[in-house]
Amino acid sequence: MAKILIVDDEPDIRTLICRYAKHEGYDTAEASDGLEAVSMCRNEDFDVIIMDAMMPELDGFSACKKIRGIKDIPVIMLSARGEEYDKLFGFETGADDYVVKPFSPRELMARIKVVISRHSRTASDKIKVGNIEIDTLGRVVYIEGKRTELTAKEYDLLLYLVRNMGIVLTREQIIEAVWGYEYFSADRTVDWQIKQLRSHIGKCRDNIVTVRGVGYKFEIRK
Amino acid sequence: MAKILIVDDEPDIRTLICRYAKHEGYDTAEASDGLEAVSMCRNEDFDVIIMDAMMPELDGFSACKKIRGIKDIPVIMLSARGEEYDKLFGFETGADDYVVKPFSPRELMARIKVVISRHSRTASDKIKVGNIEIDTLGRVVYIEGKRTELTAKEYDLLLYLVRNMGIVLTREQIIEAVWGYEYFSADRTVDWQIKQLRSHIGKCRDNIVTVRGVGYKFEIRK
DNA sequence: TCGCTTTTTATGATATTCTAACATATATAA
DNA sequence: TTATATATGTTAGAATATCATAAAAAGCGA
Repeated sequence: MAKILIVDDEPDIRTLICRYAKHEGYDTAEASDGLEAVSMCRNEDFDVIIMDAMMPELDGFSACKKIRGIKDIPVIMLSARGEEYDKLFGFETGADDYVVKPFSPRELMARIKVVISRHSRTASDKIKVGNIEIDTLGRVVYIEGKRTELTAKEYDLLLYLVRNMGIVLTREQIIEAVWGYEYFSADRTVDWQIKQLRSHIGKCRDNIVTVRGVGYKFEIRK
Repeated sequence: MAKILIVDDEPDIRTLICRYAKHEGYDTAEASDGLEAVSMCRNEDFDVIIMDAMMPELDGFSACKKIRGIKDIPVIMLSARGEEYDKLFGFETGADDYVVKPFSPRELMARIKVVISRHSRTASDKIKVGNIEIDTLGRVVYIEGKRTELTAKEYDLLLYLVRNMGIVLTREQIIEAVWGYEYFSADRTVDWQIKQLRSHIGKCRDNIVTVRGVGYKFEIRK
């Protein structure tokens, strides 16, 4: 079932929305300001975010932008009547819809439904880690925003590493997952592909870490 | 430029919207009730319809339904606050969006922009991508505006690729979708049809991308 | 049957992957 | 620290897989 993140500094509003959302069968999570929302998005996937425009710490617009940079989650803005419309629903901010306060919960619920269904139709599977972006449907890789051509094996290898980010993978595991056959121990094949892959992903080559005596892993260092 | 039909029984409102819409560069047409709107839609194409919910002769909801039966034109409903939300933006009526009266003209203009762009991406019987236009009802293809004759298989193949734009399709998937039977692996059939199709779509041949080791995909590069 | 589309088969061109040899880096123990 | 063993990186050419095209064979409707 779809999961909704509700971001508002007023606990009453959060509770109200939460109750309705749960009644509609959604999972809910709450955040009381933009910063918290952003950090939650890093760790968790939501199907839609309900975000108040005016909040302490980090306002809704800035939070929306930041989240857009991390993941492709649709955002519905809540705002007081009178806000500049362009800003609210503007294309720069990237909000998908907005609802004016005071709102009717039923209206909000209907908007949620629409936004989720719209998004699920158009979203292509994209993975974004660090400066790497992978469109798994189109098999296209962007390094620092620039489209990068990879061969089939390079792509498969990168995807496997990225999907197991932070986990050390032995050559055996890699061969089995990417090549689909058994590993002969004196084989330089994986090493060679790793080198090849590194040479094609520019600066991101450092994200592929050699773990001596074990294998390789994909890692984003902060 | 996009053409908008404004349907409201109050001339003042029509004039107001008209003025703003023209200022934004849209062509406008007016109707004072639902019946008139429906008959206008029979004779003319609009990119979006702004429709008041409450009107004499034929109310906005019914008019919306009728028009949906004739053509696929998106509708933005105007309504007094307090209307049942479900009815307004409900999935039965088929309205694409709604705006509550009294509305800010700027808000309405922004909604128009969004609805038009959304619709142009999803419109049904005519598909337009890059320099290719496919009329799925007449099975006619236009390349750079010029009618192009394709054989049945070529057409089916093109349509399948275009409908899955940006997605890499394996030969297996293509065979199953376009030919409708199981895939024999040593077959160059798909390759051959791709070549054939490419040879008939002129410049657009580049939009059909070979993904070595995987399959083919249709792609518009920017 | 004729003329067309579609499928199959064959072939050459090209891109990718593998192999093996060697170079370099890192760890360990003397 | 230095020598040694071991692991990893690099390179270039061979082997292989994949693709585009052509040509032949088969289907199919008029």
